[in-house]
Amino acid sequence: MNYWLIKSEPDAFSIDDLAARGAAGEPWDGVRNYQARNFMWHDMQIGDQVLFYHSSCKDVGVAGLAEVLSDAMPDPAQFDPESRYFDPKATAEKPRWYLRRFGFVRKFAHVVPLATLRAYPDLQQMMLLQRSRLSITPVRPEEWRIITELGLNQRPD
DNA sequence: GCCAACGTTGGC
DNA sequence: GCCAACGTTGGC
Repeated sequence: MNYWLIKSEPDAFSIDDLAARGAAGEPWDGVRNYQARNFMWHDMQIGDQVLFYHSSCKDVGVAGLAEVLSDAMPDPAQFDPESRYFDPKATAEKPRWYLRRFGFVRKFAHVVPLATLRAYPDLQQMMLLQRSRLSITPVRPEEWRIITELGLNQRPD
């Protein structure tokens, strides 16, 4: 079992949107970075646990928890000329981009802010903090423990 | 909206 | 295969 962090702009797709998908989850299309793709394609496994991160928004940080629901499959958007994720170099025989389905687990009462992560000595090695533009990054067990503890122990308003 | 970081593209 | 130009991401 592995731990991961995935980023999403909540204006486009938030933790609430993921919750609304229910048990079917959401196909995570549009990943167009090779390193992120390789994590998702080769290294994830069904059942892996995921931190859901909100980027490019008012409350930047970890918004809740998700999980890997499916095996990897070719991202259909790469074949669709109408899609912003269309890739003319991808073919059905040799797809370039893959996706998996992610499912909702829970939402934190409050986002655990990026600034909080940055302030924790034990989180300094997080790949998120070192490779800030990568949309999918692995998370170490100790990092998972710290962040979920922060998220789950918050008081609701 | 600005701008730094950084991944990708393409000419040579 | 190098590297400059370019485009995108994402925090602030």
